[in-house]
Amino acid sequence: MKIYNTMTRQKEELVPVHEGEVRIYACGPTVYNFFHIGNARPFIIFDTLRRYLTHKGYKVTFVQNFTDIDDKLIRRAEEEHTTVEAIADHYIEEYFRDADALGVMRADVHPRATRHVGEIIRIIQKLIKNGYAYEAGGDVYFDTQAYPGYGKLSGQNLEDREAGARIEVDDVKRNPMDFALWKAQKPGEPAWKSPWGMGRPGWHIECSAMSMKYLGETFDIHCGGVDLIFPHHENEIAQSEGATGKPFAKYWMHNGHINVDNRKMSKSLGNFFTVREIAAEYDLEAVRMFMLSAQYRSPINFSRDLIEQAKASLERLYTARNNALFLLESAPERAMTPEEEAFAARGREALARFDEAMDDDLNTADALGVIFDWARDMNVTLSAGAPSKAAIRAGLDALGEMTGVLGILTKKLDTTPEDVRSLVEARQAAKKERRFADADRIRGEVLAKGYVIEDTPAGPKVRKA
RNA sequence: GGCGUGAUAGCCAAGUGGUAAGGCAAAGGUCUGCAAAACCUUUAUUCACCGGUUCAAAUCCGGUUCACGCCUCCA
Repeated sequence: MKIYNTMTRQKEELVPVHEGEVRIYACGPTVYNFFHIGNARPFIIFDTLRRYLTHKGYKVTFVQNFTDIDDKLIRRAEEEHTTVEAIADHYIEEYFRDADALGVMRADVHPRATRHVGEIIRIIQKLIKNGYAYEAGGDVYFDTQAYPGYGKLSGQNLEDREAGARIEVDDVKRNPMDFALWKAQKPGEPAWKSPWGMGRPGWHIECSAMSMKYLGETFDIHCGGVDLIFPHHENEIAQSEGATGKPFAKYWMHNGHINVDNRKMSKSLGNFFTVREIAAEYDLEAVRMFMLSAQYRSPINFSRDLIEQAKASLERLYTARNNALFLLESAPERAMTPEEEAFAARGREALARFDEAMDDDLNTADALGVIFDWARDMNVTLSAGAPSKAAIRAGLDALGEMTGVLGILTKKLDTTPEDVRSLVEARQAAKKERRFADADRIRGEVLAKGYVIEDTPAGPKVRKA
């Protein structure tokens, strides 16, 4: 498949470091609060990437970290008169609740920064030894002047940026662009022992340490939001390659932002919606559908109206699946007719078209188009005559294969309760005797219980309202 | 100031040289005792604007306008 690599600014064929295997590192959340819809985009997108690569037959190792020590966590712990550890534990739990509801699979490893201080210190020591870092009063900084490759990901060079950029003046740093690898302890802050005294790791270094620990010094894909390109990912490259002398990640993938009224959704602007509050109004599967409706690199606007649209389109897919499932119950067990064979063949073609779309830098919008086309084909073909179980299964299998990769259409069919079922039977009897007023009354009763009756050639079909 | 995106119907959105996928919404129709769902039809001679290249451009080139992101914690 082809992937747009931020490093080269073009689509490149994915050639893994180890054949048949893809190792991915995704920058995870800082766990000091609930995460918002904007944060959810990379979780959903890169989860989809992982599912697709698995579908393609790769052995995928997916690592996503938790940043469980930083200024925001420290402040939060102070406010709540508790420990940083307790805040982190709590929001990691909350992360999983939301991520699960969004259909985001658990990573193979979810490393926490505070559990990797030893690895972090070792990298910093290497950097000092290699002449890329220096200590200053208990802090350790990366020397951006000393590292020749600095700026290769973001395309920024140190000279150009100084004109308009707001850069903190800091006496201890040799250069304003230098960034902290290790921060000396301030009173009351959590700290770890290090060769430079008590302190804590800087933000960027944790990702270098954890990615290389679980994926090797050179791995395949590193991903995150576009806002991480500079400085976070630029710094990760400098740290990792400065320490090992080897190339770090081969491909850099960055998702576009979620906007609200054309402005980036962010905590600092205050225009964000947490996933938790949206979950109170909508099934989060609709949010996932919304995210998949556009190519991951383009910015998308968020609004309730758009979630409604996504929900309605998802509904269409569910209807197609559920209708097929309903037909399957009473379908004859026999060999496929030539027409059905042709249908099954079209299913395989759909699968191929789906892969083609996904192969093109994860074009989920295009891939969804293939799925909708297939849903229509299923609706048309399976409602004509009496399809065999084999044909219906062929339809459902193709649909399930594609939607499974996207992580949608995951809800099981509801079973109809006994009391509703007997009402449906009573209505059938009334209909047979042409007592339509009675039939409509019973249908009303069933609706009051939260179920909708749909008459089909194969009999009455009941679904949740 | 530097670096980088984008502009496709009422809404969302694919489409990087060959004559505009798909979804939502809307309207009409078929089916139905009535519904629902489904299906069929209709809804962009046109892709921000102006030039250019080409037999051929939404797609390539130049310019203009507008919008957005990064350069500061940030997915």
